Amino acid sequence: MIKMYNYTEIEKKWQDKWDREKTYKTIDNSEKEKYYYLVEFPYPSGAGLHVGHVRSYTALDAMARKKRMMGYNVLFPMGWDAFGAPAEQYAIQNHIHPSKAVDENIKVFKKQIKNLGISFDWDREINTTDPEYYKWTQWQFLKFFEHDMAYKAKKNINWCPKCKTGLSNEDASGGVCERCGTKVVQKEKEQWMLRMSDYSQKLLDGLDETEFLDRIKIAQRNWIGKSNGAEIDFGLTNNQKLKVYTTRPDTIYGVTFMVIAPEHPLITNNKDIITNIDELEKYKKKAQEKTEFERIELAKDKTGVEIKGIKAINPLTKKEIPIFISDYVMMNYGTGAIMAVPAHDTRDFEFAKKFGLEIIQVIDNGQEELKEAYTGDGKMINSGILNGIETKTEAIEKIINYLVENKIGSRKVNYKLQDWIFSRQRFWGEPIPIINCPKCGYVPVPYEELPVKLPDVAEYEVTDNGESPLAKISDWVNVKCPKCGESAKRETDTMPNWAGSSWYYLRYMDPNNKNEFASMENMKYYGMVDYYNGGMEHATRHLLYARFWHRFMYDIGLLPYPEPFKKRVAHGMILGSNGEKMSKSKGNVVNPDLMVLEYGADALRCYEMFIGDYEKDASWSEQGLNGCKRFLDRVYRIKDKLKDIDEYTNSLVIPINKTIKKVSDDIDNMKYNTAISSLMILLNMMEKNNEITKKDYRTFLHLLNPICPHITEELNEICNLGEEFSKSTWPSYDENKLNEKEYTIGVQVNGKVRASITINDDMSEEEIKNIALDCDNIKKYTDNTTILKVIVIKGRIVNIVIK
RNA sequence: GCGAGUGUGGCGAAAUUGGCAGACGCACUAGACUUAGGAUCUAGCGCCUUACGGCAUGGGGGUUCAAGUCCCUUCACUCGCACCA
Repeated sequence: MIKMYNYTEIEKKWQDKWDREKTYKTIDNSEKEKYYYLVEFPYPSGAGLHVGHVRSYTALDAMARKKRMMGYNVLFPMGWDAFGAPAEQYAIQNHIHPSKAVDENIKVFKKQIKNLGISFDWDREINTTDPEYYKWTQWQFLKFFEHDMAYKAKKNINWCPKCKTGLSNEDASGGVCERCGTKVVQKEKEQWMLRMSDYSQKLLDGLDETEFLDRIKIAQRNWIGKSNGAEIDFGLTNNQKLKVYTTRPDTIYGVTFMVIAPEHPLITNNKDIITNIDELEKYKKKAQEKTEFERIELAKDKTGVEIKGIKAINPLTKKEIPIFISDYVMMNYGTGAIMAVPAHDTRDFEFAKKFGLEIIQVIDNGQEELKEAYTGDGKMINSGILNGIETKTEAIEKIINYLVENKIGSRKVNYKLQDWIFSRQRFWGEPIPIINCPKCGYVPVPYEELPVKLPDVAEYEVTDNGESPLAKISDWVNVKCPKCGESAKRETDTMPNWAGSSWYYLRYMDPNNKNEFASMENMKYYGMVDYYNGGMEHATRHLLYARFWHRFMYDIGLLPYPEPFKKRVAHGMILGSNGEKMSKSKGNVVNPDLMVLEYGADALRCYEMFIGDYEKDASWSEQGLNGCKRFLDRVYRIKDKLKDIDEYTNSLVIPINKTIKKVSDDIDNMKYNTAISSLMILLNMMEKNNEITKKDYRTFLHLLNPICPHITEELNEICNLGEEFSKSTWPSYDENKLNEKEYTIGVQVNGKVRASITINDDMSEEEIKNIALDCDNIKKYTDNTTILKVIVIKGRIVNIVIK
């Protein structure tokens, strides 16, 4: 019978030991240098852990384990981001408090993660729905409020008719509700907002202080969407002004009409002189009802209505031009109004064609008539003071100076980033700690009264008028105003899901602090998160919110450094074996518990690290997992060849040194697949020998330990090889023992490999050349030809060029 | 449309950054051991060819003694953003 190792018993034994001895507990403010690994904390869903979680947790676990062995004080914590719609949905259906479902799910998740042997410091576990935690989320909200960074505004907001709640732009991207996929409509509502747009430039600049992956930085920059341009005042025939924003003030002589957003106040302000107000109102109403899908469809076909009774005046040409409303101009960007330059803007061109408007070319592209908008560079024509200028930047500079001098306009930077809609009309979120007093207005709940706890109620359904379920709980809602003592009402909106996750990495530094969200001392010691791993889906939203939150708190002196995360990496998804995203409906979900049961945690960890490029998606393959299991079986079996010698086997000195270097570098660079492959190669070599030494084996196991911690600790113990890996120092390699003295290289003739030769490290290029030319295989090709050149690259290749 | 990325055997992938393409693993084939294991061992395994050899990194071109890697061009797919003025 072939021996296989009893992974179930072994893994349990070590996990219990680590738990009992708190092997991975991080000591605050230790003498050692700190290193902070953070992996996004999960939403503890009822579905349990996903094999995708296993991938990222294992990856960071391997790095953390290695880093500890390298002498760092590693902070590697875990917690639960447990506010959210699913728990609430579950509560609505089953009439139990969401916290109950959350507690159950957390238990399952925690057990599952422990079964994987991830070296989290469980003494730092946090839960965003714990009042002791959200007390501080509320506390921080009050700081925003105190500094006028939180305000309530009547806003046209994204509204999900199914969830009956307001959504931030980020949550409603694509025009559908992030949670349920329902089409989002616009609704005017009073909402709490955070002034995130004030931080646009800081959030942009801060990226330079980070080492995020380029694609993540780019995603953030796009989202912030900075553009340089100018604001220009156009005169109106009623002597008022219309302010527009443009990035191309140089094309101002080509303006032949104006377009404003359907909601632009110009219309309501001039009701009496506009003659077609009904038509305009009708268009506005229709535009608001449009779904995102229709808007994209109709983008090809511009619509709009001309405003009758009022015209604009081009401040440079003094020409009167028509004003239109159209939904391709949006109220929430720039000034809600544009100057249309059909000759040089694609959208304006389409609009002009549709409505038969004049097109004046002001940038020469060598063509008589334009078939489409010309957006390239060229010499200015038909442009008064700009005529003859060759470059865009020069023209823009000149015109802006002119506008400023004549007080018609100004330089202006715009950002796409909007303020953060911070209200949700849901039960299962942090209550916004504000009291609405008829006399005093919005009054913050006094700090000492925090947390404002969620009440126990029976009904979690949103009310039909779109109020949070909290609004129905009168003894919770009705309070005395902390300021004047009169009757007042609590705010019933709750915070969005992103609130608790905007600062959780700080709480890990000091999770049990009763007096502060985290002490300054601890925050100074732990500093920035060194390595932050999470999904690409959070590259804009969560990351931007957390950075904003952090920078604000830094600005008001609550934090010791301005950026929260140094490095941000993103894992690829684990797809089903059919290459599609795992989902219940497709029946391709893999349950990690079953895999642990059948193959063991170490095999599962090993496989998920071996599966391919960490940042790329990968399809699940149980056969691949079995391959890793076989590898571990061989690792276990080879102990029978062990001899009590405390030196490396001679023939293995160089391979082992090389492997130490390879595995060390690869783990640091998240190249686990090649780390494992080099260990497999080393194992194959050890298997070919009749015996292996204790030192061979110990080093091999040590290198495998970060990825497969249980089996390696077990073998180390039963073979009596040395102290526990978790307490020992990471192996080092000898720089002089990385390369064989003798090795073979290829010999090419005209770039084609024709022979290989064994050469010695000490040989000169001349010697190598002679050996190469002396090969029988090579002579075959070189005889009766002229040798033009022989290229010798030491340690690589010889190439003989013949004619 | 704009931005980012990917393309290498039957499959997942390697390739010290311009130097022997396909390491390692999966699957497969043959054999050994055994008789029922989802086991283990040994050998083979890019394509064409009996062979010598030729052809191969999405396609086409280029630079170079030498290209998966650099340049130009083209195709395909994936992911972001999307009427942002």
